[in-house]
Amino acid sequence: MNELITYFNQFNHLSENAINAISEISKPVNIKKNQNLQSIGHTCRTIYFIKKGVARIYYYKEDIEITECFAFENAIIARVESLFTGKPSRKAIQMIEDSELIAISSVKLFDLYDTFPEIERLFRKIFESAYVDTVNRVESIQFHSAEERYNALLKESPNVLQRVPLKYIASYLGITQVSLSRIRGIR
Amino acid sequence: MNELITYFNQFNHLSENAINAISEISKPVNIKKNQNLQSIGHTCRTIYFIKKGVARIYYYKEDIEITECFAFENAIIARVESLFTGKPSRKAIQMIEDSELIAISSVKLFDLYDTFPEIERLFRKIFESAYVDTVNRVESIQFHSAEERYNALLKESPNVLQRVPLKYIASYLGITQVSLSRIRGIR
DNA sequence: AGTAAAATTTAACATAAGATAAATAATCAG
DNA sequence: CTGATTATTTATCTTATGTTAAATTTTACT
Repeated sequence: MNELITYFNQFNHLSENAINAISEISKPVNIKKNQNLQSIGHTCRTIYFIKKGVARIYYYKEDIEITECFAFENAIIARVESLFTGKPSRKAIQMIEDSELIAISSVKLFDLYDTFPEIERLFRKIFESAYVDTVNRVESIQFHSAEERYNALLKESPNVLQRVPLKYIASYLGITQVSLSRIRGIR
Repeated sequence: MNELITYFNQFNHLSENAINAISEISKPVNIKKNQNLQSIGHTCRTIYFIKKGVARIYYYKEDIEITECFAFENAIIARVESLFTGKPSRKAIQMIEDSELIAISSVKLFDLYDTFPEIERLFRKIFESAYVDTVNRVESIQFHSAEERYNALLKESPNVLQRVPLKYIASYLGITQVSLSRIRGIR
């Protein structure tokens, strides 16, 4: 749990009681490379913290697979459009490497919000931050060329190339594998 | 304040005390057509509720003006990437019609969170919902053609064409005015 | 190690959208 | 109401990215 507590402290400091309460609704999960952590069609009821490994959220548009985002160590991952609406998700979460995660039951977590306003505050801040990232992503996708986006991704996550197949990166950037290969070929 | 309370109740019911506390930090604002409500370079410290009118958030990419989003009646608008980070915003908010708004001081609002967990919860839910909208917007921009996005916008906000100049709609869709005109010309 | 499968690149051609400029239509100020 | 300004459309040409297919490289499995 240490990594998780360090992660939490970036957003909001928790009392020992609050930490214990979260510990009780969390459990370790290990997943092999390429396995799905959560599958399409199920409602998201778990928030994951990545201790080790790389995750991606993906979905299908007319049988073409599209990667929505990646997440690396010391980050949280969840399909928020399902988590916050209670509707089944059209998306899946897959681990790209052998991974170690901490699974936090979102149902139990949301119950804790009543007893621990500090926990509600913590997750409010975590998701506010994720919201800001998503607003910035809109800007990035909408108004930068594919090449600019590729370079921005490399700058932001320099090791993404070593850890993530290019086919996933291509759809994350909103282009085809062929286009990405062409962009990479230029230099 | 009635419209605002109705809006709040969609997310979280508030006690009378909480409503009064929010009333005290809110004030009406009237803005003429085409005036900026908030300008580029300032840190966002106000959350607006639109009673009447249409707003857009816009910014510049290399002296080309880009519309990030629109907001209509009975919605909240704020430059969240500044609101949640405390950094100056590169974006402005402009009212596209003569408008009536309620301005809520975000600094005072965030102070209220300590006294009224129900207010913190309310805004947590409001911004979670906005976050989900933004996640869906990423999907819309990234994996639908300009024409699909135009049709989706019309379906979602059928009166947008009557109220918003096409040049704003074009950059919102991530295309040029010329392209939009071409798409519209097809039918 | 050797083979099959998967990932990536390359090539050739097609298409959607960008850029620029000019024409037309709509709006606004006096 | 009229001229000036702004918004929108149309036209032409250019370019980035898509599509399909094949070639090559890498990875995974026995």
